Amino acid sequence: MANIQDIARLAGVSTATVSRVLNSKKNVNDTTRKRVLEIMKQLDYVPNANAISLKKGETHLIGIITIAFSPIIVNFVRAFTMIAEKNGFTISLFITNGQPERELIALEMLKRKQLDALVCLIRSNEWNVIESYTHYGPIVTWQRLHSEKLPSVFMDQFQAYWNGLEHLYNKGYRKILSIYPMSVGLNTKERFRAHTKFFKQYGLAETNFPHFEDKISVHEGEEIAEWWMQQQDRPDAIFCANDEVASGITTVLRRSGVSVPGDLGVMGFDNSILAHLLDLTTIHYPIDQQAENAFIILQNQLIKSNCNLHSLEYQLIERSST
Amino acid sequence: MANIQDIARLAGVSTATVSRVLNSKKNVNDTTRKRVLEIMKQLDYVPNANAISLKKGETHLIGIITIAFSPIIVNFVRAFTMIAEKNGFTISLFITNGQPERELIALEMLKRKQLDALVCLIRSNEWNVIESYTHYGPIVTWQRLHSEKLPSVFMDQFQAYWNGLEHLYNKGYRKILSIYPMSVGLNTKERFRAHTKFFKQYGLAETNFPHFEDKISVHEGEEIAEWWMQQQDRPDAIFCANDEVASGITTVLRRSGVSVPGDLGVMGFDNSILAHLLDLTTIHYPIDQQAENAFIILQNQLIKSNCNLHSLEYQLIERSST
DNA sequence: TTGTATGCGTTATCAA
DNA sequence: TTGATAACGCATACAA
Repeated sequence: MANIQDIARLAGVSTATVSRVLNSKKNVNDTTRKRVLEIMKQLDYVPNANAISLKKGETHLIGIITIAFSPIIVNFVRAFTMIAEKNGFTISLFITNGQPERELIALEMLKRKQLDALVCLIRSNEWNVIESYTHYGPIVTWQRLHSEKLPSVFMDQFQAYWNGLEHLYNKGYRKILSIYPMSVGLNTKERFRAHTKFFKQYGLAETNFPHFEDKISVHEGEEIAEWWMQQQDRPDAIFCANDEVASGITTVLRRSGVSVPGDLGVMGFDNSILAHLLDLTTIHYPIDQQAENAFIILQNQLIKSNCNLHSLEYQLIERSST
Repeated sequence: MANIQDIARLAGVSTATVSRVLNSKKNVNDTTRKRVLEIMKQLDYVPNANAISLKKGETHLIGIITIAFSPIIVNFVRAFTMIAEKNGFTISLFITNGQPERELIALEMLKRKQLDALVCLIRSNEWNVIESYTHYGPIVTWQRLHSEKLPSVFMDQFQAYWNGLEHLYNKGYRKILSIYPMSVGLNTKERFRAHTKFFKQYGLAETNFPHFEDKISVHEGEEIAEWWMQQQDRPDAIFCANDEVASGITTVLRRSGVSVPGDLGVMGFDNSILAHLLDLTTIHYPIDQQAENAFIILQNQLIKSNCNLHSLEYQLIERSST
């Protein structure tokens, strides 16, 4: 495989000149440039990316860390990949499955300069661990966090959740059950806070239902539907952790002849393709723009630019499940 | 940022020794090793991955090319990422959106040695273009292809499609409409061949329905449902390109009071989460094992090993849509 | 067990 | 407009 020296030798110039041609600098004679390019073509010359990375200290590679692949995550990854590619970056994917050591692989790659930056969608290590790696390169998160070092494209879910509850209330539901996502997440905390405050403010009776947490899959939704059918004292509405759970609940119940929204109101979160398919009321948020913001933040740090971020807003999508 | 020379100087040894410690070679004195490690810790030494890649000519990075993110692709990516990580590789994702130039980014990275290998799930360039890059590193494909240079984990869909048609036939359906995926793909060719041969062999009357091709999304399924409802002379069963299309059709029809499978039999393909949710009859194939095979093939070429592949089999999953 | 020296393929500084 | 040469950070063949 030919390198820059081979080219230089055959073209009768120095490696410096070849390098100039390679990087399309203007200070090189036109005929020289042509000769060099000619030789390059003859030898099927290919620049070695690793040598360039070593020299320049950048790889144009950004890592994305996630715990798993839900539809909403897929959307984020898609949007982020698009804008990253448009700006000359490629992305590398790390699915941690919740194992801290897998996340450390990504963090270490940042440290070792194999990655220019990192997006942490759903973390597996403690925040302070992740934060300590910002020393080696910019990291942006999707989860909520107040940190100088770790910027976030998080959207506070309190108000959105409150609006969802209000919607259910206005539809006449009074025995509302909330299903929460990951217990470690701050989203869960905010939703719980909204739920509690809402119940107090609207004078709703406290329910005796179990506390559902860490429920995020279709399958878990299906189990909750089974649970619901076995109860005497049932919720009349369920505000789900996400659309997957809502989908699981809705399909099992409808299949059993239970009317959604008649017997039970079901509300999702995320506005994924599942909510569209099953016609579920849900909460939409601009994931594409969050992804773009994530990239812009990293880009700003990487090249010390200062582009503006998109502003973000929730939106309640009313469909037939409530 | 400290490098190997700083360590060497402070530890009073040569860079060679430091390198030996770094790579845990045994031929180094225990006390020397300890001293070196101590210094490393003091300076928070981090090996530079790019230097290593340059020196060794490998990055332990494998690219995955896809045109988009369907559930089945997500499954492949997930499975592949898992086994790759287990073997010390990380993966980099390229979503081409069907644009050949985006695919070329990945191929060029292979050429430039930033990628050790490539998995091409759904191509955007002509096969001969992709094939020409096998010169620079191993590439494995998911789509069907007979090539010495481009191994494939493809499963011939003729028999599977035939079985699906037989299932519909046995259920009493006679006016079967086939919806095909990408027109450029060989899967479409094989399915079409199965469909044609099946109709002839079972003496089924040729239908006058339009030819549906390139239909792969939920939304396109929804449109087909609208089309179906407007027809006088209708198919009594639809064999869909994938579960997304089947989902779109089924939900729109059921919402309009059409009975699936009573008025129309619907059959999916892929056995994705959507088929599970909507209880669709579909064709299952072992995507996880295909992913593992893809990795094993690459690994075999990369380190000249010779691991055996999983054997692969289709399976018809009967559910309530037929 | 350790050290010396060289190469991996570029970029960039400086001088010419 | 060009060239010589020193980095970039590490691995390794060879000598000691």
